[in-house]
Amino acid sequence: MDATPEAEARAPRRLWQLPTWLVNRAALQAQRIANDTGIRRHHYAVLVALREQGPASQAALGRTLSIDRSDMTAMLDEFEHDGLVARTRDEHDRRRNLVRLTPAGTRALRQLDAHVDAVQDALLDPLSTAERRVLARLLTRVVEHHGGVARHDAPGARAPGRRT
Amino acid sequence: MDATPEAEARAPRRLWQLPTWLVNRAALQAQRIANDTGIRRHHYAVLVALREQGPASQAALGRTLSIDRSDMTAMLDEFEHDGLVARTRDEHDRRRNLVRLTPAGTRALRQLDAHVDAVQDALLDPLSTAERRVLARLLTRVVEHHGGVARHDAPGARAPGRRT
DNA sequence: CAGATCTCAGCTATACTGAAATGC
DNA sequence: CGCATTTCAGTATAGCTGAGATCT
Repeated sequence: MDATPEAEARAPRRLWQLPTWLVNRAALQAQRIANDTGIRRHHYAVLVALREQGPASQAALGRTLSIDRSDMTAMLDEFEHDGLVARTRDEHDRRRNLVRLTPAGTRALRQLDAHVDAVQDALLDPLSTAERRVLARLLTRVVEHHGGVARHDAPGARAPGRRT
Repeated sequence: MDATPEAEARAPRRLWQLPTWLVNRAALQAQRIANDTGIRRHHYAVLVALREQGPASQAALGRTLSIDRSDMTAMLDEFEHDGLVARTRDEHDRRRNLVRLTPAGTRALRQLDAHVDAVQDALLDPLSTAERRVLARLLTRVVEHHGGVARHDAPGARAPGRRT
């Protein structure tokens, strides 16, 4: 009769069959785990890119990481304020800011690395090593397939984005 | 004038090795595809839950779908305004709103179903049928493993206390 | 001039918190 | 009373747009 208190605790079957729903849930859970350790995805991504690829302009960073130019400006303001990166005018092209890691940024990144590795482990806890590889491979193929979907910068790209 | 305009178009290797990054990218791409067809994840989920599980209170819907009580209120306001659901006071427990699909809501949902199926296909385009099954199975295990992580409502339900 | 870069103001969606009003 | 439900106000991250100033 009246709903038992926990009777509806499970999401509808239809949703569990939808890859888009599963992948969204998983991403949410990943983000929750990461947030609990104080990690912000964008922040980590920018620091990693600077370490691996060296100094870069803000626009290049944005293209590399699919981060909007606007968000990039705000994020680097923070980083600069905290002394993790330095922005200098690129003398070869004075429109650009050359962004580079400071020693403090490098140290902060090294600490984040360990946390990030721990988050991976927490997320994939129920999977074996082999299963993790399979999952990574499949996700990589999906992501690469849609990799060109850069809406942020590319001129001419327009979205419907309708409201009702 | 730097030799290769697209030289840095690829994200750092470290990020491609992180399941959390892959799953986030994939979720983003899924959402972009869905948004381009005018689908909102929460909206679809609520309608599906009402169809599969019948009328429910807002709180029950929220628990079922991991949607916050606050967002639920706003969403149902819209739905009610558009005539897709009806809210009536539950006479057995007058704190509750009984939410149910209207015929118009049922019709709208049927149309969404087709779009949602198309989105799944678009997202998983690069994968074979067998690979899609494997991906779904692995993601399901991950999501179920962290399933208890309902932060939103549950009074005592703290889940595997991940907090700091 | 066209086009790229950076910055700023502002928008939407999503996730989440605190608290008040009402009812059990 | 404690507790649940709904609603409202507000916060934070993320993704995104438009426009202006500056520079190639």
